Amino acid sequence: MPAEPLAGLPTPYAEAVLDLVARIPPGRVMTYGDVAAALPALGIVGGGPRQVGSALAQWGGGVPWHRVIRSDGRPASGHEIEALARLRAEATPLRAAGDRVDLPHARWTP
DNA sequence: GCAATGACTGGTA
DNA sequence: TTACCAGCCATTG
Repeated sequence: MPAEPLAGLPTPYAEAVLDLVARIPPGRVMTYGDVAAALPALGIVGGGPRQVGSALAQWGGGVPWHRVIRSDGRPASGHEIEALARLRAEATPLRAAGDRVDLPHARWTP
C-alpha cells in the first residue's frame, strides 16, 4: 500500500530524515538543525535545516513530525497548535508558558 | 540550465 | 521577550 500520499518518490535525503524522525522517542524532540546535523553520521551528506522542513512538509505524514521543532522551541509554522497538543499528550517537557518546548530538557540525540 | 521557493538559523535591534 | 534581516542549500517549475 502506498505510504506516501503525495509526490512519487522521496529524495534520499528525505528518506533519511523520515527514518531518523521515526526513531525519536515519545516525550523527546529534535530541532530541524539537530536532524540535519545527525544525518551525516548516518551516512547521508548535504542539505540543512530547510531541507529537513521540506522533507517533513511533503512526506512527514507517516512520522511523528511534531517531535521536530525549531531552534527556539516552537513547533512548525502552520501546525503549532496541533503539534503542541500532541507533545503535551506525550508528556514532553514544556516551558512554564506552555507555548514552547523546554529544549534543554526535551532535546534528544541518537 | 536558470530562477524561485521554503514546516530554518543566528545575529542584531 | 518579540521582530527584522541576511545567509543557507536541495528541490521544484
